[in-house]
Amino acid sequence: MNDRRMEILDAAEALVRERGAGHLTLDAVAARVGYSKGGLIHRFPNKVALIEAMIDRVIDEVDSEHRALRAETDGRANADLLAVIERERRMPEADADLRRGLLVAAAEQPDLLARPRAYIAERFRAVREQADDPVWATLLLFAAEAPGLFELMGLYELPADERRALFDRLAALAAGNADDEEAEA
Amino acid sequence: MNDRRMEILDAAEALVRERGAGHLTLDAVAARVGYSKGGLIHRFPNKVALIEAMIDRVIDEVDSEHRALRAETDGRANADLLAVIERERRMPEADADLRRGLLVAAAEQPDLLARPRAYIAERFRAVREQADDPVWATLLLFAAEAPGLFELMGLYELPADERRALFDRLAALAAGNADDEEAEA
DNA sequence: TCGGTCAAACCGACCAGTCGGTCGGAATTA
DNA sequence: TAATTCCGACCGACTGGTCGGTTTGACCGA
Repeated sequence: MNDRRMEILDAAEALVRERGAGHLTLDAVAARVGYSKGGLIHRFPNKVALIEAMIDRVIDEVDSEHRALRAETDGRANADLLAVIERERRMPEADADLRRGLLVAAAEQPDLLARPRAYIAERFRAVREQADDPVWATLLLFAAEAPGLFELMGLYELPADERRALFDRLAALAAGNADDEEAEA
Repeated sequence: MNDRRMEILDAAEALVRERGAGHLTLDAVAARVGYSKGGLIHRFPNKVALIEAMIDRVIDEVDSEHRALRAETDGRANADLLAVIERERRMPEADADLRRGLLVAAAEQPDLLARPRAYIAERFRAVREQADDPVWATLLLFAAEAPGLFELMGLYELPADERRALFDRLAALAAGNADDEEAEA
């Protein structure tokens, strides 16, 4: 039952990863998972439902990663920001392929972005709420998110060493002293 | 001659803006510009050529905006970074719609992203090269780019006042003191 | 001024392929 | 035996691209 659905989602993810969102067709998914199209439709009534399920699964995974990291930073100042930075630092490129595909697929059906949008808004809200200096926290948050976004769109990839240096700096800034970095300003 | 091509590009842009990249079909463009499909193909041999031309035009426009701002910051430290920040601060949302559409269209044909990718890489390289502290400059650069990227993907929109506050801070940090903000670290 | 010529510009019916979704029925399971 | 699961041929809509033909207008010789 749910196993079957998971198999289908696995196949769909693999397709998006390997061939891009444009090749995510019901026939291709069915062929890959060893189903017929009819069988596929039996589990997901239509393509939108399939994409929704894929997005839900990705978000659930991201969320659980975040919670795990968040548990480690609990109690410290800017706990959420630190967790976000750490998660972005570790994000494997393979995931970027998948997420890009999903976003491309979702871009045609903007309502599919509702869940990711809500998730991101909530995350950002929490970061700002925790911060002594919300503007500074937002700045660090955005700086931490940007590399992943650029990779997501296939527009830019920071060299590995500079990437590391950037996240080291971000982590230090977010950890040590949340609101006096630009005291000279 | 070129006027006609521009008319066609205008129509294609309007379509992407209003209805999304998924509705960018040759028939739709032809109908909008008052051409037949044959006449359209006479100007752009195929759809990829059309999208390429659209991307080229957008990049040219972005580049000229950047050059104009860059002229104002010339001579100052981190001149390119300051210009980027200022351009991002002013970017109208209308442009985001178009660029998102183009990116979605291009995502299916990754080679179409070659020009934007090269342009971005060059811009970032310049910013880092100018900086006394490249990591810090990269951090500010990414923080400045992220809001536009989130809008581009339709994933998040910073409230106007916080957006303003963020860019004010960014401009101040990039201008005043390029490498001692985190002296305490 | 006028008729003719030719290339560029443009037309639109048509083709071939793709894709989401349907449906009647077969197989499997409880 | 009844319900669930699955099959796969088929349909209809859409789209990128083709192609034979028509229109337009600049140029030319008489």
